[in-house]
Amino acid sequence: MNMNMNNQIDHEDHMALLSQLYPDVYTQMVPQQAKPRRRRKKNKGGEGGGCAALKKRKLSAEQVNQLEMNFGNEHKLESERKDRLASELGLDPRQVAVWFQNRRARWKNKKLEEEYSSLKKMHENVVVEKCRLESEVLQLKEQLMDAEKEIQRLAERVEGVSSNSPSSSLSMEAVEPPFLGEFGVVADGFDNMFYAVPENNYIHGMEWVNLYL
Amino acid sequence: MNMNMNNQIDHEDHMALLSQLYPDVYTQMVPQQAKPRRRRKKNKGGEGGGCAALKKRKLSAEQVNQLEMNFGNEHKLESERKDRLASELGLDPRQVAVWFQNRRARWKNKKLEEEYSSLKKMHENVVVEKCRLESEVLQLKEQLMDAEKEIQRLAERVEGVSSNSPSSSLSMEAVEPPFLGEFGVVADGFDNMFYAVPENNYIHGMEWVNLYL
DNA sequence: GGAGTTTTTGTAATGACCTAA
DNA sequence: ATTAGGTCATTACAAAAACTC
Repeated sequence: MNMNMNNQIDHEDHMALLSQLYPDVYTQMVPQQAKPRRRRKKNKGGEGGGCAALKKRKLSAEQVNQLEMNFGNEHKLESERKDRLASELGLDPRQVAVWFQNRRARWKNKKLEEEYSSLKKMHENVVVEKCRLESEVLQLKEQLMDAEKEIQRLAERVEGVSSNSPSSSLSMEAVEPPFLGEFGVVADGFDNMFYAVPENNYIHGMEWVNLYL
Repeated sequence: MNMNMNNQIDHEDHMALLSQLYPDVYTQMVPQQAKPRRRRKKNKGGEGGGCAALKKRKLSAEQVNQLEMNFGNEHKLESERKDRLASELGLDPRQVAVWFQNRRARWKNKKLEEEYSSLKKMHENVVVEKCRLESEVLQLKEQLMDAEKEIQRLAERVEGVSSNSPSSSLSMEAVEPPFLGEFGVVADGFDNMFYAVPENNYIHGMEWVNLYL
């Protein structure tokens, strides 16, 4: 985008200079007429049909500006506008049409690139988030582990003193299976290339807590 | 993509023969030529002055095949190969060079597109992972909460029975407070490319456990 | 360190094909 | 059915950037 602008400017400068030195080499000259093109007919040899055509490289900066302006308003080009522009800029309507076609193509490419880099940024951010969450999970699990140990310790103490508690060891069963289960599936979805991190199985949770409640 | 194939085939059909010989001369011989351009020395043909140069539109299918073949082997084109190819295919070395230039450009675009969609897939996967982790964190926090409650309960019991334990209520301090705060910032900053994950600071863990040990 | 190349980037133009009025 | 206008893919050129010797 910036490049674009720079180029534009560069061109202008450049052309300004060059046109002084070599007048009318770069700005279109070519009396655009000799184009007896019958819009896609069997024009095979048509090439040979006269056609010592033109080459006229490069439109002038002014012409490009006008075109760019119009393109900004609307990427499509109705015949109306096309003809108007053509006569305003002293170009063949055909050229205007071509310019718009090419401009649309360029625009498409640029857009793709923009979307790419934006997606990349997003992705990077999400990856960072993911890492953060992973370590958070690890941390929480540790804490949970410690808590379990502590509970066990306390439970033993209580047991020893109050002499009751029918069950204190059968706590590790399935806790919240329906939950992650679904997500796990989604994650596997399509041969999830990267980041197909399993690292679960810890779905047992802490229902043992319920035993005490 | 598919269109591509079709076009290729079509081309083979009718372009095979007449690809070379028409004297396409629509490269201007525009009035002004004066091209005191440095660096354009090998103006073979008559490009510089007269310009009855023939530029053939469309290469034959065979020519394209050969070129494509060579491109597959190596995207770069040394003069060596260029000249060889040119004479093999009956083309101007210049054309071969141009063809390679354009081919490289096309290849680059295609590659960009591929990378885009691949990145997109990756991103989707990571997002799913992130969701999973988020719910896991939620779950773990809940469990932790429950565990703490349970510990508190047991602690009280032990306290009541064994008549000791000076502190039993100051266990609910920050479980993971410093954590999210900092990361929120990180997530927004896009500079911190990959993995600027601190993922520490949580070393405080569950020191409260020690109170009971 | 600059002349001479080659590669990349940006434009212009053409042909084939598709679609809708 | 014709045809104007659009998209795609190509061919080609020129200027700038990037190498090379």
